[in-house]
Amino acid sequence: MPEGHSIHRLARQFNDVFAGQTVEVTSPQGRFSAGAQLLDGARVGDSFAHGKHLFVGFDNGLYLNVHLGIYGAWTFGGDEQFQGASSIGAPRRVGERELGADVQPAAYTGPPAPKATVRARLVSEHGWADLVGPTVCRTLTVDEVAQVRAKLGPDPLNDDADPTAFFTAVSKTSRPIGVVLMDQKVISGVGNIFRAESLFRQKIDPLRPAKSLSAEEQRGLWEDNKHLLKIGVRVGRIITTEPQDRPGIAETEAWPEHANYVYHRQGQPCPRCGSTIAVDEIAGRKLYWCPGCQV
DNA sequence: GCCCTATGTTAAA
DNA sequence: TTAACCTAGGGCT
Repeated sequence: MPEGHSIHRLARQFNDVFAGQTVEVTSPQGRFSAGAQLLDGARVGDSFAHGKHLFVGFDNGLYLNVHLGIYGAWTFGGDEQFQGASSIGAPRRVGERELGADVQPAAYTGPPAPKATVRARLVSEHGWADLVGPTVCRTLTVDEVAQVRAKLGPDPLNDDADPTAFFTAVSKTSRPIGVVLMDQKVISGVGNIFRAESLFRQKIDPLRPAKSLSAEEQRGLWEDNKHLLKIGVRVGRIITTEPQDRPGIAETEAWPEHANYVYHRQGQPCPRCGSTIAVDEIAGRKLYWCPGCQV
């Protein structure tokens, strides 16, 4: 469920709390035991995200590569260094924030007993991280990391991303732009919410063939997804409404009914034109849009 | 308890 | 296009 912004926040969290630290790596659930053994006792290096893939470097040359899929989530705990994010990943409650406001216990005395579903656990001197429910959890060599990244489209959150690759891919296909935006080989990090919201904000019908988009529309989608993803990184939630569309409500305080224009708002009136927000299932995912604004 | 849902991806048919 | 995979919360009975 997390879209790209969550993974970039995770990379930052790993850099903040684990970089330079020697870690014990285990797999309480058992399904990552072999990989955990390869990383156990190594020192954590640089971590980064490419789209929805997280890469955590270790000083033995290996990387931990995690993709959360729909259900995956990381939970953190530890001493004062670990204050900040308590949980990043699949939201389990409406209005949940990635940034934990919870105050950690004053004295850190070690990690709690792991739940049986914990695929991977990292423990340093200062704290711990538990991973549950990932689609991907594996170790990769440097070359393998490059191979994985080569198959991914540019990530608007990465400074070295080349939007030209996105524009070219969009120009070449007659698949609906609403489907193409979800294709991680075309653009990385955009998920179901950013797709729906960016298409609404740019007033583009999701079913239009991608190749029918003008250069201006292509550019608009790239820039708006970058803009929205950056807000997501900053506040730890997906907020896509402009301030004037949620009067008096700060982006960090916006509840779901004020946070998005069309996502999960089917049957409600469009805040811009009053048309009824529509939903349909396309390529196995729910697609939300405003039939009045998006043409 | 049981059913539904979810910010995702891959493989098989 | 469908199924499979992975997990937990909420609403219901």
